Amino acid sequence: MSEYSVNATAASLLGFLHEQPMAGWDLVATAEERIGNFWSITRSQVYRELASMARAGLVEAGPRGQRERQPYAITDAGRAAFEAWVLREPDGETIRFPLLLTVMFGDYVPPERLAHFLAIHRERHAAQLAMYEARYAEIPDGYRAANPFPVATLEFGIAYERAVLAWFARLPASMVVPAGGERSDGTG
Amino acid sequence: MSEYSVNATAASLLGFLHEQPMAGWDLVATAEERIGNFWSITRSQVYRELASMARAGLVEAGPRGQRERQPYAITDAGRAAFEAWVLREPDGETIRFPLLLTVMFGDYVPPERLAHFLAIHRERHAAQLAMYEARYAEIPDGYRAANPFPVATLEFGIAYERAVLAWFARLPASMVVPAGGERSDGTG
DNA sequence: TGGTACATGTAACATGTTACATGATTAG
DNA sequence: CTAATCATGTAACATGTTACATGTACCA
Repeated sequence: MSEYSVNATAASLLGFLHEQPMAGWDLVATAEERIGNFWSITRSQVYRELASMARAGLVEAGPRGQRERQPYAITDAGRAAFEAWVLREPDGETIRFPLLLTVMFGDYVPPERLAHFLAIHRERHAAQLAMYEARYAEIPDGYRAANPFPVATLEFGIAYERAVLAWFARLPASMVVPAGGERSDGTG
Repeated sequence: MSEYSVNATAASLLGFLHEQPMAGWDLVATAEERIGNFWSITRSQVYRELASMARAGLVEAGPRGQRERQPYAITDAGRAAFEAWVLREPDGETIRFPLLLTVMFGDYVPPERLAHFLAIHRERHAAQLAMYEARYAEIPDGYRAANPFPVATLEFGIAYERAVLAWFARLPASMVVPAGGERSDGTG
């Protein structure tokens, strides 16, 4: 009995389908909400993985609902494939940080422009952190003890964003406020 | 004059080729050393991008050297393509953190096993941090002022790894030392 | 002569992104 | 009736990974 080996994206969909049958649309929303922070997926991918997993017998399409809605339910084979995946030692993470490439090649970027990029991204990370912290603050009493896992991933997001912001804050002034540059927004 | 639009990986190669002509092999090593921390590339990709950029006229192959060594030099078109890339606003980063998926689906993982995974990864991050810090400690006086950019990217690595380790440290005890679990290495 | 590090490349595959095309249902 | 939201899907392309195949040069 050779097991169909799923990738992390497909496995995550199977993970969510443990809870209830869902259509691609819901899975996209669920994934975005629950793992979007450290695992991105696109709509196209979801539909493709679902079709592929259906062919492999890991999920089963149910009857169409409202608006062509196509629900999928996990099968026993799907549960087995998910288990095989979740018990494997996870790979190391991949980070691809284009801003850091730009910084590394900073010699080729006009100072005000680099400062502009840094300002934009710092702002974005500040917003992201605020979002996480708001979510964190809304965790009800008792939820935490019963659901340590999602809480831990949220805490990772917070730790990460704080580290990024601290990094921005410690950048040499020459990088964020170019000499003689009244403007650091790169415009003009 | 339509510019050939390069991706970040190809652009990085062009960035390194500004300094001197290099062969694929050197570029792999250079990239690993200078941007490997936040941007991974594989050998295959490098050779493919080089071939593709050569076709597009962004780089030019020189005469073969020792051991079939094939050096490439950047062209004016290459410099233009690089500049166009480096002046564009960088995309947001992508993080794909398989361990966090495993944590999120922790309900499906035996506690000792999850603790084992966490221990392995914590160890790995500790080693990575030690490596960065060693590199950081070896930065000579005066280097920093003249080369703020690579220093900043190294500082990012340090900030990131510290945040990850702090996150590990704050994980609930139940996750890293499962109840009744003398062993947290997942063996046995 | 045998192992290691150097060096290039292809083929096949897996994964991820963007653009496009279509249609249903609901709210105003 | 019309705009927004819900919902699915394909096609084309871009990017990234793994496995394979080949050969050079040095050193012990």
